[in-house]
Amino acid sequence: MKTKILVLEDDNSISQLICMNLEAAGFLTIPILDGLEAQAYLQTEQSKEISLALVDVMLPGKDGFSLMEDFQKVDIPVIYLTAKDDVISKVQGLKSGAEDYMVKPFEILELLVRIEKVLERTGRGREMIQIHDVSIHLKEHSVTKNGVPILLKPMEYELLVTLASNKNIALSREELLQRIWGTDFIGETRTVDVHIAQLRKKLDFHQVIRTVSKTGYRLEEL
Amino acid sequence: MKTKILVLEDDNSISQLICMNLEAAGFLTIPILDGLEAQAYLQTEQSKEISLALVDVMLPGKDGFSLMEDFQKVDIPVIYLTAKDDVISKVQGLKSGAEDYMVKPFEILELLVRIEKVLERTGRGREMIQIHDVSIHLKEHSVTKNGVPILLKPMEYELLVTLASNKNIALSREELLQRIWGTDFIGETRTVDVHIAQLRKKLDFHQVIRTVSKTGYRLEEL
DNA sequence: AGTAGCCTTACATTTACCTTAAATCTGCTA
DNA sequence: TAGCAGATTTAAGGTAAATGTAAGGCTACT
Repeated sequence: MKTKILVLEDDNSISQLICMNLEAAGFLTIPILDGLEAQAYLQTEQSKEISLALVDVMLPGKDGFSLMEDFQKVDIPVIYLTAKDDVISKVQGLKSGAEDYMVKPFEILELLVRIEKVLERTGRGREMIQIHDVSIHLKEHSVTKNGVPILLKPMEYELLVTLASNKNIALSREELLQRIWGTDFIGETRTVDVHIAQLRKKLDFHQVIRTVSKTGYRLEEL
Repeated sequence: MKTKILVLEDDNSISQLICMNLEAAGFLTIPILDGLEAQAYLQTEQSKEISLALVDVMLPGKDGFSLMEDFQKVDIPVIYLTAKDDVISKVQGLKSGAEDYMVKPFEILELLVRIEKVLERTGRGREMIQIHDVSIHLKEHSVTKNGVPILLKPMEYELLVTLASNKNIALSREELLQRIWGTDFIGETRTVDVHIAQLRKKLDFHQVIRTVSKTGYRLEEL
C-alpha cells in the first residue's frame, strides 16, 4: 500500500507542484489548503493512515506552529515548509516538535530525501519499493528478486535505493556521489560506475539501469 | 500547461519585445507596466500561477527593489532587469533576494537561458517540452515520439533541447556551437549540420527543423 | 592477523563525434 | 531555362572519449 502524505499548503500552485512530485515518487497525497480544515481532518478516521505531514507555517485559518499539538496528538510527524529563513522561526519550528524544516524555495529532490529520512527515522517508511521483479525491503534493509534474497553490500544498497526512489529520473555521477557518499567525498566519479556494474550484475539489471551517456544513470520502469 | 511569467517593465516597447519573445519560446506572459499595479496583482488569485517575474528596477509607482518583499511573500522568484550596470545596484539586487540580474540592453537568448536556469533551480522547471508528436522529458533526459522512445546521442539531445527552447527562433551555427559545445570549441561549423541531419532523420523532422539559408536553423511549430 | 567493504587502477569495449568528400539543393545570371 | 557557384545534406570512417569490468590493495573493524 502506498504511503499517504498530508500536504498542508495554502498556495494552490505550490501545493499542486508538491503533490505532483510526491505522487510521481510513489506516494499518495492529501492536499489541504487551510489550517482549520486540517484540524478537522485530523479528527476523522481516515487521518489514521497518514504517515507524514508537510505543513506550511504561514496559513490562513490557523498557522502551522499552533497546529503542532494536533499532529502530535495523532502521532503524525511533521516537516515544516516556510519562506522565512531566519533562525528564530527555524528554532521555534524544531523546538515545537517538527521532524524537519524546509525553507522555500526548495528543490523537490531535497524534499524527497528528507521525507524518506523522516519516514525511516519514525518507522513509517515505505516498507517496500518494487522495481520489476525485485523488491527492496526498506525496514529489513534487504533485497529480493522473485523472492530470492540478493546480498548487496551497504553502498550497493544505498545506490539502489537512491535510484529506485527516483525512478525514471536521470541522476548524474556527481549527484549520486553527493547523495550517497556525502558532500565531503573526494575521489573519482568512476567509483559510481563500479557500483553500478555490481548492481547490474547482481540484479540482472543490465537494461533496467540505463546509462545516460555523458551524464549519469537512470533506473527505468514502464 | 504553459509556464507563466510576469513581465514588469514600464517601457511599453521593451515590454512588448520581451513578451513576444517569451511567448515564442512557449511561455505565457503577463505584462504589467507599473509598480503599484503589480503590487495589486500579486494580491489576486491568478497571481498564484506565476512561476517567475522579470522586474525592471526603475519603475513608476513603486520601484523594483521595494517590490521584492511582495514577491517573496507569494514565493515568486525574480530576475531584475536594469540599465544600471554599476556594482552597487547589482549587489543590492541580489542581496535583496533576486534570483538573477540582467543589464539592459541584453540578448533575448541570454535572458531565455537565465530564465530556464532559475526555473530549474527553484523547482518550477518545465519537465517536458512538446514539439508536434515528440516529447522531451527533461528530468529523464529522454525523448519519445508518439510514446516511442527515441535514442539520441548526448550532442543530439542538447541540440534538440536548445532548438526546442527557442521555438521559431533562428539560431546561427555559431550560436549553437557556443551554447552547446562551449566557447572554447575550435572546429568546423559544418559540425552542426551533421548533428542537425541526425535529428531530422531520427525524429522525422525534415520539415520541422528548417534551414535558414546562410544563417542557421530554426525549429518550427505552428 | 584476518576479514569485509570499498576505492582505485588498468585495460577492454563501446560509443560518440568530428572530419571529409561526394551528392544535392538553391538562387543567381545570362 | 540552362548553367554555375555557393551552400547544404548526408553517408562513412578514423579517432578520441566515455563506459564496462576485473583485479588488487588499502582501511577499519574484529
